This record gives sequence, structure tokens and C-alpha cells, in this order.
Amino acid sequence: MPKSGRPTSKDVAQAAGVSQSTVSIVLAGKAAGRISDGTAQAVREAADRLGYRPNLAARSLRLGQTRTVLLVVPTLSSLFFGAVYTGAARVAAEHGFGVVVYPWPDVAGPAENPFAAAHEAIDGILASSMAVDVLDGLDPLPRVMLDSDPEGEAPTVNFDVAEGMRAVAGHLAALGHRRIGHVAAAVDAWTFRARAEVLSAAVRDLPGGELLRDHTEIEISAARTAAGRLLDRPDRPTALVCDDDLIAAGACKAARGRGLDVPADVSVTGFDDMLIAAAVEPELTTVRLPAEELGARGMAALLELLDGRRPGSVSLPGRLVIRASTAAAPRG
Amino acid sequence: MPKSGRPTSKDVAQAAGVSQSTVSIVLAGKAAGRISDGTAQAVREAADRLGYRPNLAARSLRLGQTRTVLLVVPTLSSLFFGAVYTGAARVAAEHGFGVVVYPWPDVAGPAENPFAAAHEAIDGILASSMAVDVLDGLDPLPRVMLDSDPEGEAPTVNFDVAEGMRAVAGHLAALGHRRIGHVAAAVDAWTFRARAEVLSAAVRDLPGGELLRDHTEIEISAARTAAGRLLDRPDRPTALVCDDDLIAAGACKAARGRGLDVPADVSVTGFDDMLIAAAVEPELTTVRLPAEELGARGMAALLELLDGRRPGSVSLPGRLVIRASTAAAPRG
DNA sequence: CTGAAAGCGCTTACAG
DNA sequence: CTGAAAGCGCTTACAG
Repeated sequence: MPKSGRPTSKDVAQAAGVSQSTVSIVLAGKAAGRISDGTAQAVREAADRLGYRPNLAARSLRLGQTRTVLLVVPTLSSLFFGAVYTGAARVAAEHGFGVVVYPWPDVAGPAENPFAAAHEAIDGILASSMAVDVLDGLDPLPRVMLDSDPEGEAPTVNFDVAEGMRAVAGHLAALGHRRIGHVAAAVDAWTFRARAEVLSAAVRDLPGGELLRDHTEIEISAARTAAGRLLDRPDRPTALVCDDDLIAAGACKAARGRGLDVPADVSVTGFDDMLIAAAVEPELTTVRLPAEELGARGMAALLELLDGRRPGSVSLPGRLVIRASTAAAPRG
Repeated sequence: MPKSGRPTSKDVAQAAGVSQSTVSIVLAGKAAGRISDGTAQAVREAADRLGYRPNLAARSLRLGQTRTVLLVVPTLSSLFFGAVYTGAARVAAEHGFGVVVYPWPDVAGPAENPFAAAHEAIDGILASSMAVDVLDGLDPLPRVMLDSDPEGEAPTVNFDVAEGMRAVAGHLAALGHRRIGHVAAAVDAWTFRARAEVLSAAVRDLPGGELLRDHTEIEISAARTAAGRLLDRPDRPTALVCDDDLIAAGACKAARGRGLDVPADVSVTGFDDMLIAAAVEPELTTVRLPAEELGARGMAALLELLDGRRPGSVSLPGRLVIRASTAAAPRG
């Protein structure tokens, strides 16, 4: 009978007429061959009756581990990271782990670091799409980097963005586009640097190819402005390759605002294939990035790491999804 | 000097030549008038030098509280809940609390309940947009309900959706619309029931008003189908009121697919004013719901509750945002 | 097959 | 102004 508040294992022990150790062993599922069936049964019944749930703080303290992982993402104002969380949480749950999301530095601000936070009681870290080195010199906890520079110390799980971007370039080249605008994300992250490099190389290798580049925040109205600058040039590109579906949505608005038809006058491509790609008209040709799988594979790798093994780095294929925002280049 | 792993307050005490209690008092910021400045200084230096951070599990165990709150949301596949989290986390951080997100039952599945999860070491619960009674009979932890039926036991923080829906109806009525279709969300939640009731009443009060209603998941292609059913009726509505911006995006596609212009032939309204409302063309007339403030006010209320006070229920105004998807009803 | 004891790292009365 | 001690609730060697 608990005096007050939540029952403890001591209360269960008393109710079942056994010792605290017996309760612990039974409820941990380690009774086999150690505790008689009758006793085990009595313990479980008492626990049920009292509504006993173990105090996790005490267990963590005793065990020196929390079975909780911190997922650091740049923002939750993007469906992408919701999907990463979902994948990570699913795999974690299968192994009795919880996932705590920490949007950083978006919400917490750069001053606070993820490890000074109140929910810092964690066993490991999964960090997605962080600017280079931003996590360096912080906590030495086991860590897997998602969608990040593979040159770092920690194991990575990445998308094959190079392949994705080459597919975009190939698709546009086949449609006869030669003068291509890159509406690039003004974000210091590995994935965007990789995309820019690959696109530059692909256009360079294209006979008569010419690349114009401008930068923008990943946000519709800023993207519209940046894309507009490209479209207002005398040597107007016939295709706009955008680093994100949101940027592509802005680029479509810029085109329409200038009386240009997408895709008849300008082709536009996105990247990610999030919800918005299929919401706008015309629906976007884009590269599908399996965000949920990124989270799932990342968590699997972190669990390996926590288990003392050394996971290999993983690269997940992206896939070109051809929809209605690309068409043959207009005759120049 | 820590033997291995993380330094503890004992290590800091030894390094500073003081007792563990002194370390605890100094680092908790309670030194004033109790510990000499020199000693306090020495403790802080030693802690810095060793890179000491308190073990949260131990602190939680000792204090009987975790300074962590669980935010239960139906899904993270919606920007709305990302915004709720952001607001809640900001207020929580100001009070030294952390927020753990738990998408339920979307990710965890209905079988698992939020309190059996590994990250269950929490002081209170913030639950947003849950189906009625779904949390009843679970953990008796202090709780605030967001965007939920105000008839329940727990304090609520809600949007004034009635006012928002009346504004939509008034706007359409002023534009001359009489035959109005409601593309309603097929989701068992207070907010959607409230919207349906208010819209029904508003159209009933409109001379010559007629309401047609169909239901859909909150998802573009399903919404397109549902809106299509309404548009295919012989008594085709001249306006489609949608329970969500995503549904409105689908409704626009349905209209366009039938050669109908939005807004010349059909007006369409959304609800929420999330990203997508300004991404599609025409941009959506919709009701802006301050999701971040919902999270912030909810957390403030929960903090009050945790503090032993009884917070009042709050209703946050929505605001009609008129954009390009509504226009005068076509002459019938 | 079961129990008594120790100890994880912290904070807080209490003693001096 | 500072220290020694107790105890939060758990799990795991160890003893019997």
C-alpha cells in the first residue's frame, strides 16, 4: 500500500509478500529458472493491481543509461524532419528506446547547446543536416550524422544526392535544355554543396551547356525573388533547377508573375518530393528523398554503435520523379 | 579526478577541496549568503575545468520531478504540430523545462500508450487535437488539452474556430454565394465538429442558403475526390469551404480538372494558413490559426498547473486572411 | 528459489 | 560558512 503518490517496487514487494529483488527480477522478465511460477504470478498481479510503473530516473541512475536518444534537427518547420523523426522513432521503439527531438539552433538558438538542455539524459545523438562542424567539440556521446558531410569522424547515413542531381541534369539535357539556372539554397550544409558541385560538373560536360546560379533562403517568397533575378537576365535560362520543392514553388510563381508558362516557357525542378511537390500546379518534377528511411537507417546505425559495433556508412538512393513542371526547351 | 567517464559532483568537490554539498549549493546558484565568494569561485572553476554536468537521472530521482513535459500530437506529418511544438518548447525553455514530442497514435500506434514509452519520465502532459476521450483513464499526471473539447476535465487552450468559421461564411455571403459546399475533415475531433456546426448554422441563417457536405481525409488526393463529388452535383455549389488548407489545395485541383476556374467559377477557402496556403495558385483565402501561440499558451497553462495554480481556459482568435481563391459568385 | 545489502549521483535538512 | 549523512527507487552481485 503506497503511502502517497506512485507505488514503488517496495510497495509491490510488500503487497506480494516478497522482496524488492524478486519484484525487480520478475518484472524485468528474468524470472525463468530463478523464481517459482507462483511467486512470479503473485508479483505480476500485485504490480497490476497497484498500477505500478517503474521510476525511470531511478533505473537510469542505477543502470547508467537512459535508453533515450537525442535527434538534433535544424527545424521542425519542414515536413522533412518530421519524417526523419518518424523513421527514427519507429526503429527506436522496436528496441525499447525513446527519441527526443531537439530543433537546433532554430528554436533553442545558437547560444544554448543541445546538451545543456533539460532533456539531456541521453545515450546517444542522431544529428541531421547540420552545418559543418557545428557539433564539434560538444559532448563526446556516441553519434551518427544524417545527411551530413561524410568526411567527419562520426558514421553517416546520407542520400546519394550526386546521383539525384545527375538525374535531374540528364532529364533536362534530354529535353534540350542548355542554359540552366540553379536556384540554390543559401544554407551551409553538405548536401547543398554536393548538389552545386554535381550540377556544375554536369552542365560543364554538356555541349553548349551554361549554368547561371543564384541563392535563396528555403522559403517561397525569397525563392520567388531569387528565381526572378535569373528570369530577368537577358540570357534567360530555359530551366530552373531548385534545391528544394519550396524553392521550386517560388520559382513557378516568379515565372507566372512574368507571364511565362511552366513548363512551356521554363522548366522547373524541385528536390525532396515533400507534400508541396504534389500540391502545386503544375505538379513538380523532383527528386524523391526517402526521409523516413534516413531516420530509420540512422537509428539502426546508432543502435549498433551503442552496442559496441562500428556501423558502416550508408548512402540511400534518391529517385527522379517526373511530373508536369518540365518539358522540352522552347526553341531559342 | 574522475576514474572513468563523466565527472560527478564528488569529483568536483575533491578538485575544489570542498564537500559535495558545497558543490551542489554553489552550482544550483544558492550560494548567496551561505558560501564564501572564494569557495564558490573555486567550485565553479573546478566544475568548468572538469567539464562537469550534473547527472539528470540522479537529480530527478532526488527531486521527484523531471522538469520535462510530454507533448502528445496526432502526427508530425503536418507543419501545424511542428509549430505547436516550437511555441511550447520556447516557453518551456524559459522555465528550465524540456519538451518531449510524442506523435500518437500516428507513429506509436494505438496499442502503445504515451506513458508506457521509454521517455515517460515526465512531470506533465500537453495533448493537442486528440480525438475525444482518447486520453481518459490513462496517467493522472497534470495535463492541459490543446485544440480539444473544452467540456473535458483538464484546462484547455483552444482556437476560436466558431468565430473563424463565421468569418468565412460571412465573407462568402457578402460575395453573393448561397449554395455552399463543405469539404469536411473526416477526423473525430472537437475542432471539426465545431466548424461543421457553425457553418451549418450560418448557412441556415442565410436567406436562400443551402449547404452540401462531404467528408475526406486531410490529404490532397482524397480531398480532390471528395470535392469532385460536390462539384459533379447538378446543384453545384459556387463555393467550397474546406476544413484545412491541404483539403483546399485538393479542391482547387478538382475544380481545375473539371475546367472550372478558381475563383471565377468556384470560390475555395482553406483553414489554418499553413505554408501551403501561400504556395499554391491562386493563393488561398483561409483562416489563420496561431499554432505557435497555441503551444506557448498551453505550456504556460501547464506550468501554472504544475505550480499548484488552476489556469483558466483560453481561446485564441483566428483571423480571416483574404487572398485570391475567393471572388463574387458567378451569376446563376 | 529467495532475500539483504550496496550503490548509482544528486540535494537537502541538520549539525557544528 | 561548511561538512557528514540520509535517502530518492532501482538493479545486481552475493549469500544462503
